[in-house]
Amino acid sequence: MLKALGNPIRFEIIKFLVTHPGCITGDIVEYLPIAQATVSQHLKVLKEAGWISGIIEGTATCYQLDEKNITWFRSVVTDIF
Amino acid sequence: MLKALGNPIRFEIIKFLVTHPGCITGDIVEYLPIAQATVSQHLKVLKEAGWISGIIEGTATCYQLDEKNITWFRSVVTDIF
DNA sequence: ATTGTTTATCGTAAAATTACGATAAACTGG
DNA sequence: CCAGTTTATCGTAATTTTACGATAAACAAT
Repeated sequence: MLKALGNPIRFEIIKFLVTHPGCITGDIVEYLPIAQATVSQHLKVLKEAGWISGIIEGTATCYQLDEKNITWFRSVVTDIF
Repeated sequence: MLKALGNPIRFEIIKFLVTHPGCITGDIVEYLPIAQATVSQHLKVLKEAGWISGIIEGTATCYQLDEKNITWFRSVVTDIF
């Protein structure tokens, strides 16, 4: 999870999802200054790392934070430091 | 700080410094399975990111966590998530 | 002064990451 | 069925990161 969050673009995506829960890929593409293919790639990394989960709705995909994993992450971080 | 912590070796170094505050470069080199030059490079990254500070004592360098920055980091992380 | 110890830096090769366009896949509406 | 929409994946180029050996720098001890 730390490695995934280490990329500035992915950190931006996570912050965006905090304020825009349940938004679709297109919203994130519109928000960021990079190509759609790259955003999709970053979303894949975040999903595989456990930061987010995506629910397919028609042709779109709704993304939201994986609260369970994030709670675990926070507890580990505050435990170490 | 997140980017610096995203590397597994550097994360190990930080965890090692939590349990071994004030240890010298050689201790970390001995602990990790990588070359001295690489450890030194990682320590430089962690220092520039604000995770640690190094105090030169003779030929050795004593490293310890930068508590001030880490406190700030923790507050930002718990603030976002 | 010389030798040994400890660490940082330099140069560089290998590996990983990041980005893009093109394209495919899956669904929707007419 | 066909055109349009949305997203994921593929192939690939460019960049960044990581790792190493060699070497330099700074100090300590004899």
